[in-house]
Amino acid sequence: MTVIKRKRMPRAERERQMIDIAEGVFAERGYSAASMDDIAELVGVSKPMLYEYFNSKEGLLLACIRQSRTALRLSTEQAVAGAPDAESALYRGLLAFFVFIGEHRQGWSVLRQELSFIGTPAAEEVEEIRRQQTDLIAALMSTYFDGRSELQIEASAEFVVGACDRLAIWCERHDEVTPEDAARYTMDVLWRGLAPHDS
Amino acid sequence: MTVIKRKRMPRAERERQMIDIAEGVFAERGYSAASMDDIAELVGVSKPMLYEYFNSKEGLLLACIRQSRTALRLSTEQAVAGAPDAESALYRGLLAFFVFIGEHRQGWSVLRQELSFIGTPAAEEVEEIRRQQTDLIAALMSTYFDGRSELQIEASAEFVVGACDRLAIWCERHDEVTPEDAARYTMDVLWRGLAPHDS
DNA sequence: CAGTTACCTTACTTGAAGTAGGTTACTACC
DNA sequence: GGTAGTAACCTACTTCAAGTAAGGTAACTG
Repeated sequence: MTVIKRKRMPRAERERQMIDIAEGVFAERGYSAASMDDIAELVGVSKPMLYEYFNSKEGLLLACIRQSRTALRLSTEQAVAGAPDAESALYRGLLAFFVFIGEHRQGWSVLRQELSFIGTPAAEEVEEIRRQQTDLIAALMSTYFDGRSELQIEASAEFVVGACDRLAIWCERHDEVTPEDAARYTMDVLWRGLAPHDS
Repeated sequence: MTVIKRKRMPRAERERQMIDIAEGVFAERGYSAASMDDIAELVGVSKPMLYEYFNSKEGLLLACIRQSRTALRLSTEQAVAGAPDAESALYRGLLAFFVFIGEHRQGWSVLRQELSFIGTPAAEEVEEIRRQQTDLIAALMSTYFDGRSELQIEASAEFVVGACDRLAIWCERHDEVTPEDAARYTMDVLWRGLAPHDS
């Protein structure tokens, strides 16, 4: 039999294998709870190999993230290419994004927000903050807007919270933007989409 | 002189002091790079005291987060209370949020997204993903929309990315929502705010 | 089939989280 | 004012995971 049973593998192949397994372990246990010994054992190789190829635990994580990053970029760029107008470009891009995260749940969860805290009390606590803000907004909306479904209101609230979160970080890079600017600015972008449409 | 030079402090006071210092250390060095020994030394107390009061490193982080959380809730609830209509309620809430993060930069950075990875290559990498998406959207917008400023476009792009990020997590809790639903849904909320307003 | 390279290992060091058990200063009551 | 009790505090340890030094072995190459 010519069963190629070699334990020794070429570097590139071993690297791919390591990244795949690491991605799974990071996603499942969270970054800090995942140990290099465990990953090494799952790969079927000893720990120094991981360090040989990725230098550090974070280097390994980095490789996992880069893989997802590249895949996401390819998906969305392709989707958007050749769209006839702004609206359809936006739609295609959004669709590609949501399709991607649907197909790469594991990989995505490695890099979605909490990172090292998935499943830990601290992560729950941070999430609780967003939930509190979301609830507040949802309550406001169901007070003021009658004709909308629960789901619609809920999603809109998530939407606002996410957008604000992000814009907050953006503001840190733009010192010239005051809180008033930020609030007014958010309104400009947001309101026409959220306001009653029959006016 | 009646300089009360007591090193011993009542528990409540010491706890507050510990939280304040821990918040600073976590924000500056990042969660995982911060050591309990260092925090203890800065407080002027030995490590077991931290464990006596907060049980674990994460417990201490939790206390920091809870403090910010409560402050944020109070601010926004107060701001929104008694608003005459939806638009002004939204505006007041947004303003309160942005004012808050302006005033609590340190505390906010403890809980804003990366958490344990602030300043590390992995955090940069994750941020790079968002930047890549933001750039893509901004490029689209400056192609299709003529009359808007760079800043306006940039902020709108950040906005979209943040909203999508958040909505993606929301989708994980709602299995009945397909990618198509998500994309269409995002469009519904978003488009009227982003579309040319003179139509 | 000998030499070289590249894959791989065992066995260590280092550093930080968390703990066991003892000590000191404030307080309340005689 | 002394003394018992307790709340605040400490030193010195264990444990566990990241990262490393130094060397072994399979596979290719002339």
